[in-house]
Amino acid sequence: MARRRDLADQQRRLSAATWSVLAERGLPGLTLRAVAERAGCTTGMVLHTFADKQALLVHARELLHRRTGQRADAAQAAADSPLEALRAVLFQAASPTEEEREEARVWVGFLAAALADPVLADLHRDYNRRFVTRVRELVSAARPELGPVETADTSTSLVALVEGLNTLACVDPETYGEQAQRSALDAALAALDTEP
Amino acid sequence: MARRRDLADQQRRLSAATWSVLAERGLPGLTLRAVAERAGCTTGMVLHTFADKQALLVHARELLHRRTGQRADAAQAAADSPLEALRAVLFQAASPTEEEREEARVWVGFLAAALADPVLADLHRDYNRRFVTRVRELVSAARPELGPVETADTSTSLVALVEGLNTLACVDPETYGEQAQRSALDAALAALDTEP
DNA sequence: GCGTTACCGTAACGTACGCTACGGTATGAG
DNA sequence: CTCATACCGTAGCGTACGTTACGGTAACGC
Repeated sequence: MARRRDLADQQRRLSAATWSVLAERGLPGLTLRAVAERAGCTTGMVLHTFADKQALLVHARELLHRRTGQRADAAQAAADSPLEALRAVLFQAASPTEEEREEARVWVGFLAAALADPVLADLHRDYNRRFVTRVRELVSAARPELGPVETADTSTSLVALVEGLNTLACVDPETYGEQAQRSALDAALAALDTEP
Repeated sequence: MARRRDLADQQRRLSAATWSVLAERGLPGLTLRAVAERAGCTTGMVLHTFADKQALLVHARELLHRRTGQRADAAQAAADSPLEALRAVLFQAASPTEEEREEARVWVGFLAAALADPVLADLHRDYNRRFVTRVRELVSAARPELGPVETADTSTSLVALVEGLNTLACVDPETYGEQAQRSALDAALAALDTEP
């Protein structure tokens, strides 16, 4: 035998580098050379860790999904009531701070890549539906008196609102800053009380 | 003198080709050769009409803006009441049908390109703010009793919802079909009545 | 009808990409 | 200590990109 490597750690570091490059230079700037430079290695090492560029992309996409999922879990667990849990999950999914706005830019990059790549498109759709399901359960817990159709409609609406806030915060963080995002979400959640 | 060309027509045709390629092959597939092939000419002609690729992109971006603006004008003019005008403008800005979903994919492509291109980012932000202004005026006309802050907040929220519906319809038109979009917008507009 | 000239297609340039083949190197086993 | 081998850096392959230079071609003034 000879020297052994920590494959999982390499994958994590390379995915993080992918993410970083994607946030900084956008989708056109995402090259294997740029990722390697950011990770402090060479393209040879990158392609020994991942079979090809798409495998790297897919892994980075899954990393992003796990990251957002864990943050959502934490926000959900820290809340006192179902309604507050819903509010917390939605708010952290939007992009209030610069750190999350970076994530949002990465998200947009993957979204654009998914338009031309069926594999990434499947992942994106899958993750989105999982988020809708999570929100639906939170809505159901917060407002159990709602019927199933109303619950589903409310959930897709809330997810769409969060998605839009993310997207808009990417290009116009001045108009769509933390304050604007909070009041948008608060208004949507307030409507949950008065609507029926 | 020698043969004269219709510069404006060429620009229009090339922009349409740009748009078409962008919708079909996504941002990575948007090459000068692909645009030229779609437009039925050569790259030489493309670069005689536009100085470089970015000029072509900028012109196509402006074309898209004019297109959506005109459609919004038409929807607004055809409505009977201010509230219906607001509803019509928002609904057509979302992506109910396949034709508009193609536009939404182009939109996402430009959005991703804007993350790496300051010129396109400026355009995108500018156009977005113009749309927010349009919606704000419609909200003000539909609900004149609202204060300026509430009007502004409502407008940014509605725009974010539309933007989110567009984005999500790109990758998951099954979940975010015409029906889901309509009920999401109707719910948001119904909240306009009951909220204050 | 003829020359001039604006126009556009052709071809190729340099560059950067994804990817691969190979050789050097460090590290664990004996 | 030594050898074998898993690992990764180096170099370069083929390809496709944006861009440019130039020559052929078609149309307008006279």
